[in-house]
Amino acid sequence: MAGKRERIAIRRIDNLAARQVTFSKRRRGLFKKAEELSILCDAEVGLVVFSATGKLFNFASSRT
Amino acid sequence: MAGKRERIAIRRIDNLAARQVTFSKRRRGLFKKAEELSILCDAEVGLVVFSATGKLFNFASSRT
DNA sequence: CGAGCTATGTATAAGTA
DNA sequence: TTACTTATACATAGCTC
Repeated sequence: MAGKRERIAIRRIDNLAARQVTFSKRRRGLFKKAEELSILCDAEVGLVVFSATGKLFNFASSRT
Repeated sequence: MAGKRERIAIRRIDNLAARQVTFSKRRRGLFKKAEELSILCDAEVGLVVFSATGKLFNFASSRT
């Protein structure tokens, strides 16, 4: 019923809806990886993302 | 000879050598994902990482 | 430290609802 | 859209050089 994943080319996704869905999914994945890297490797990580519509998302590791 | 991968917990890797190797591998993966997100979704992304030893790595999307 | 290798874990492209 | 499902692409832990 689902799951026919194909490889995709790394270039701007034309379809707006698809692009937004992909943005949400990959953004979460990216932030998760960023946090994992900081924890696993005791590194400091700062990440800032602006969506195409200007919405801000950010992460910063902190050892206070 | 190789490939007996186990799942790992997300907490600081104690062994220094292992931590550094993981840092190198995951850092590359993270930067790759960051670039892909910026391209695929037309987003602006800024990423800065300091290794535990203070080495800097950074990426910034640019539509200039 | 970096460069393969490979088994596995994980992320995610498409579909469905 | 927003969530959930699932097949599959991709990332990567553990080794070996």
